[in-house]
Amino acid sequence: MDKFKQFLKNISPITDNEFADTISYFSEQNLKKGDFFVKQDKVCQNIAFILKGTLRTYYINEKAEETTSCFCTENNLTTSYKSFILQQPSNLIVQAIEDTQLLVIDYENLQKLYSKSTVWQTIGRVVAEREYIVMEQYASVLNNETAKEKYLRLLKEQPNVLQKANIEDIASYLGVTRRTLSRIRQEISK
Amino acid sequence: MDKFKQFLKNISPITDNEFADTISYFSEQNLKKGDFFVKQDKVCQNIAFILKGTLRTYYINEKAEETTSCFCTENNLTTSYKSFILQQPSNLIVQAIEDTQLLVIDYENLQKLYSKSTVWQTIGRVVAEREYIVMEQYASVLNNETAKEKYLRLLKEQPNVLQKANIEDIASYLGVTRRTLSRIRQEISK
DNA sequence: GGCAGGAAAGGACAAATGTCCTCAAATGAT
DNA sequence: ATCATTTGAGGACATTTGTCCTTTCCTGCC
Repeated sequence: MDKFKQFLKNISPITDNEFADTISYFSEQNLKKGDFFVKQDKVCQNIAFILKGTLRTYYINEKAEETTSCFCTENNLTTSYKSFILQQPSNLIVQAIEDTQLLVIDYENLQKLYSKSTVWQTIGRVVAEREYIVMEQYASVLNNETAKEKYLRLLKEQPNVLQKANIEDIASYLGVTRRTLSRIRQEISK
Repeated sequence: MDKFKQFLKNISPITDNEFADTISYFSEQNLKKGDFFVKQDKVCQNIAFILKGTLRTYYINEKAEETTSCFCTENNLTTSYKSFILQQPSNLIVQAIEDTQLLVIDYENLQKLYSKSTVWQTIGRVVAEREYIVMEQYASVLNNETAKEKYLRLLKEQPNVLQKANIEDIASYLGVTRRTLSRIRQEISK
C-alpha cells in the first residue's frame, strides 16, 4: 500500500491523512494468470494500480490478428483509458499473464474523488497528460524502431516481461511473426 | 472567423459575447508555402486554428529519416502538443505545405483564458482528451493498416492532401519508401 | 524555343519478412 | 511414468519491400 502512496506523492503532494481518507474508495482485486481485467466490447469501469504481477494490453483486428500494445507491470496504472474516459465499449483487452494483485477504483468513485478533492483533480489531469505523452512516445517507437530495436528495448527496460510473456505475445508486441522473432533472437545470441 | 466560433460551439456552448470577449487573445498569422509554424528543438509557444491551408507535422530521427505523422487541414487545430503542454523543446516540426492562414494563441494567453473562463477550462480539457484519442487512433492505424490501406484512407478522408503534398511526404506518412508508394499507386490504378 | 533541374514512375537485383512446415523440448493430465 | 498437447526453434520457399539506377515528364529560367 505504501507503494501506491509513493506513486501518488510523485504526482502531487498528498498528506497521510488525505491518503487515508481517499484510499477507502479503492478495493483490492486478485487475478489469476489468464483472467481478464478488461474484456473486449465491454465498457471499462475501472482503473487500477498494479501492486504485483503483469498484464498484457492487446486488441484483435478484423483479420483476427492480435496486436499487443503494452505490458503493464508493478507500480504502474492499468486500464483501457479511452473506454474509461468516454464510458464506451473497449477495443482493448487487458489480461493478466501471471497472478496479479490490483488496487482498483471504479468510474463513479473516481468522479466522487474529483469533486471532493483538489489533490485528486490534479492527479486526474496529470495522469491524462502522462497517458497522452506515453501514447505519443509509443507512436514514435512504432514509426522509428525496427522489431530488433524494440526487442532490445524490451530486454533493457522490462527484462522480466520476456520471461513471463510467451513468444506469440512478444512477437505481436514487436509487430512481427513468431518466425521473425526467432530470427531476431538468433541474431542477438551470437 | 465564424468557422472558429462554430468549432468552439461544437466543444462547449459559448455565447457570442463570450466569444467576442476571448477572441482578442488570438491573433492572425499568415504562412507562405514552406514556412515553419513549429521549428525542431524550439519550445512550441503557440496553438493555432487553421482558417485556410495545409500543414505537415513530421520529425527527423537519428538516421536522418523523416516521418510525417499528420497533415493538418482547415477547421482543425495544429500545434506540437507535447512541447506546448510541457513547454519543452519540440521533436516535431510543423511546416506549411501551401499558403496558410492561422488564428494563433500563445501559452501565456491560453493560461489567462483558463483562469478567467470556465468555458475555456472545459475547452482545454476536451481538447486534451481529443488529442489523446487521436493519438491512440494513430497508433492503432500504425499497428493495423498496411501502407496501401493507409493510402486508400488518405484518398478517402483527405483527398486534397494527395494533391498538395509531394510524393516524398506522402511516402513518409505511409511509412514506406517512394519506390513502394509508386508500386501502391500502380496497383490501385489498375 | 531550348535547356537545366527537379519530381515521379518504374526496372533489376538484394535483403527482409511472411507462410508453411517439421522437429525437439517442455508441460500437463491421467 | 507415459502419452498427448503446447511451445519454441528453425528450414525452404514465396512475397514484399528497399536500394540503386535510368527514363520521362514537367516547370521555370535564360
